[in-house]
Amino acid sequence: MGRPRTFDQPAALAAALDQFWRRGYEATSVRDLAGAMSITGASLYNAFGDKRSLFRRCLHAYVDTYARKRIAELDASDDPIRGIRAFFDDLVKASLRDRRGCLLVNSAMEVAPWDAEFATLIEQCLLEIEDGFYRALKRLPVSGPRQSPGNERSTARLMLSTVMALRVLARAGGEEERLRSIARSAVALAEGGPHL
Amino acid sequence: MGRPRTFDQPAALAAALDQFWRRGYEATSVRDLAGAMSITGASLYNAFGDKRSLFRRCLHAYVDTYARKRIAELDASDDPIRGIRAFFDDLVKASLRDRRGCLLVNSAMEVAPWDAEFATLIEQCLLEIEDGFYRALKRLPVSGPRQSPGNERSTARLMLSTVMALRVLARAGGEEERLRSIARSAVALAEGGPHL
DNA sequence: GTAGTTTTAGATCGACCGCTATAAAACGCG
DNA sequence: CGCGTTTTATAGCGGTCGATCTAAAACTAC
Repeated sequence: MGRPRTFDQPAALAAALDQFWRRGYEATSVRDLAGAMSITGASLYNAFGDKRSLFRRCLHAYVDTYARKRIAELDASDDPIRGIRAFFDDLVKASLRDRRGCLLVNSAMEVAPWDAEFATLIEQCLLEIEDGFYRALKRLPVSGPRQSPGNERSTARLMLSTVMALRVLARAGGEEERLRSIARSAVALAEGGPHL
Repeated sequence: MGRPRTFDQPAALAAALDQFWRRGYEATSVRDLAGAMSITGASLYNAFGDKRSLFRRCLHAYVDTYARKRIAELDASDDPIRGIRAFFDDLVKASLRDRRGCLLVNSAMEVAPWDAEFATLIEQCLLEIEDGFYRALKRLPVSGPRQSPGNERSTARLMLSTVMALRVLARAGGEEERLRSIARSAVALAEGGPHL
């Protein structure tokens, strides 16, 4: 057994995730990462491998920490409509708090076209979110305010589309009222259809 | 008067646009640009200024050549529903033909967070597209299949959101049926609301 | 033809890129 | 204690970045 690590590995990973999230993959240099993680470049390569491997771990950490957490909350809600509303309320609030957008959407634009592995990873996670919406829509009561049955898949895709658009606009600096308006429309899609 | 230019400036600009569109701003080097434009680096700097200035001209060229053209076609259509359908049909077809996505959306993610000038330019053009949808929705007949009046602004924003999501998914390699499904839903929003 | 001006081409600048080699420092174990 | 092993810190590798310099080439005006 040799010398033990002196830095907090999970904290360093979180710092790396923060950098990739804010600046993207290419624009984040290994020196930027090492600085943000408060370690030296050699320690970085020793503990996490090369830049791409570190990014993969950050992407997985993001999916586990952020994306799947939202889906789980949606599944756990008693009233699917309230769950969907909470989902979008929280998404807008988070998008206004910091303007980094969503690492998955950011990477879908920057990394996915050039990296098949990350492309499938991102695609699968987006599908998980869509399926979360789908399950929530399926749980809606048949009577009461409800969109026409048999279209849950299309509606779920449209709701995922609004999530992605919200994230793009948030990163580009879109105004608060614009984000809130889109989120309201997304919720209205689930609530009853035309009453946008 | 000195020595005249030997290269076709509009063609060179189009080649630069192609590079920025495909690879993004940061990942496109001045040498990449010069190679694609079939000129030397010195000629590039002489004719177009620095890399950022060249990107600005490409962005303007993109807006004029691609984005505003689609809006104009939408405005020119006799039947707004048919115009909207044609808009999304063409958008999906173009997005499947090449996978570069939309330069405006790409730049909204990569450039806008770090460049206020480009951020406002992109924001304004996205607003133009939203307004195009808004005008088309306002032209819908009061009788007949139609979404509830007074919600044209929200619906227009939702349609712009689907455009952005389509472009993100297209760049990330989304499957054809997924894109077509989202486009159908966007058209259905204008057609009558709940019949997704 | 000559002077003046602009565009070419190619070399080159300092800075930064991802990554690694080297060696000192810090541990467990005998 | 010294030995083996791992992490640390630093320097540096070849390569590319955006941008510029020098000078030859190509044109107009006179």
